[in-house]
Amino acid sequence: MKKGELTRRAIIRKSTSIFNQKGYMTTTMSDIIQETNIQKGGIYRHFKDKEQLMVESFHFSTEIMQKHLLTSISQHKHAADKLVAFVEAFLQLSEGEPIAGGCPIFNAAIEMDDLEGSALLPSINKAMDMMIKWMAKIIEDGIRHQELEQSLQPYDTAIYIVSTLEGGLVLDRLKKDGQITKIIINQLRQYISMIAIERQ
Amino acid sequence: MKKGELTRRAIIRKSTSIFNQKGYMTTTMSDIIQETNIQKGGIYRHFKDKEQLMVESFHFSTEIMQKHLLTSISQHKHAADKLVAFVEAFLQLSEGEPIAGGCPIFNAAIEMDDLEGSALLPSINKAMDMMIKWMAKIIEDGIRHQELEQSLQPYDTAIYIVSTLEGGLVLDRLKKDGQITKIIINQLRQYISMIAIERQ
DNA sequence: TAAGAAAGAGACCATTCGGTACCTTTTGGA
DNA sequence: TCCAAAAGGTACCGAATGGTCTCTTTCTTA
Repeated sequence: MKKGELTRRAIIRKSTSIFNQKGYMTTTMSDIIQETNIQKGGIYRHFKDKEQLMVESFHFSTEIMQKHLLTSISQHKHAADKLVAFVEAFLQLSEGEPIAGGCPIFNAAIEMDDLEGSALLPSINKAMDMMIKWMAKIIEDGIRHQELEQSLQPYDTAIYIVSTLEGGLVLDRLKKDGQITKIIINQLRQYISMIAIERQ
Repeated sequence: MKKGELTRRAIIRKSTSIFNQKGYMTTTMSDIIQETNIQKGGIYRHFKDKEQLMVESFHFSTEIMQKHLLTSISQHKHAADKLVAFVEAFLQLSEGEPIAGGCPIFNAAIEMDDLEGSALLPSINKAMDMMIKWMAKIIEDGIRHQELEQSLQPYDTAIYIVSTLEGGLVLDRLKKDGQITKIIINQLRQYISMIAIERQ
């Protein structure tokens, strides 16, 4: 592989880490320079502008996310267990694994106000949609297999759970005691057990 | 009243509106100038810096909020009804009443990343805490009066509901279709009816 | 190994931001 | 009514940002 391509990937990898911890808009090109040890000329040779770097970094981080989520979910059969696994994957994420700074989709979503007009916004939207649809699919299958309450609306319920997780992230960042996430996960477990059909 | 004091209040009132719609960090002093039709010198005579203006504006907006919330809640007796009223007040808020841009506490909370080190951060924290405690109080009273499930943990449940509302706001901003808030409110109504003790 | 191409360094630039200095205008009380 | 104080306008400043330009260094391949 050519040297340039290696450098390019290194920039993306390191940028992804900073972006996800510090935020896309808050992170400056100087931050990237410091972290990568590559000067401006070197970076701008590989990326048209900061926006392109943001988009490619976000894409890179969502790929890591998806693998992480899929692995967690696929280890369970029952829909309620899948949902709990989904939810708990975020607790794990907030502890820095497999990507420092927590769920990149949630992190990016919080920034949407600052990203008006940015090419990153559609990417965030798409990633969030994908996550909601995954969850809706789990719920839908669960209803069909008599594992979840028949009256549930899959899409609405998915939105509800994702909203709770996202809001929990906001509160967790605001209050720094690190208790919020645990409370949210615990409450969501209770909620999920409420919408699950009793098993024998 | 002196002219200066009138001007000062007008600046706060108009700034509050912009801040709450556009965000505290995103809003520039130029925006304030344009909205108020008062030049820089005029504004900086009344406020030490942008931060002071942000803090006073936020305080102003939370006062409006509190009145709005108290009015909504106090119209009901049963804890479950109070909770629903609480939740629905945000739907109304997101439609621009009584303050354009939706719940100022939730809006400000989303910005916390950009406000590192700002004097606004403690204010937001305090306001959010107050809101959570209000809700926890409602739940606590509801439990005592046999209106809500005895197994509920008031503080955790309050965090859970507030998180869901906050997360719903994020998703609503991300997807602009305006459906999210309605879905969230609807789902929360169902949740609240699940934790309420049946009435005859 | 030599020469052209690729990659990178670093000085520089335009813009925008919050904020200040200083001057002019308006206000309001004796 | 007068005049000092309050209020407001405007040009300017320094810092930080994303981005460009040009020169040098390092690959890479014929």
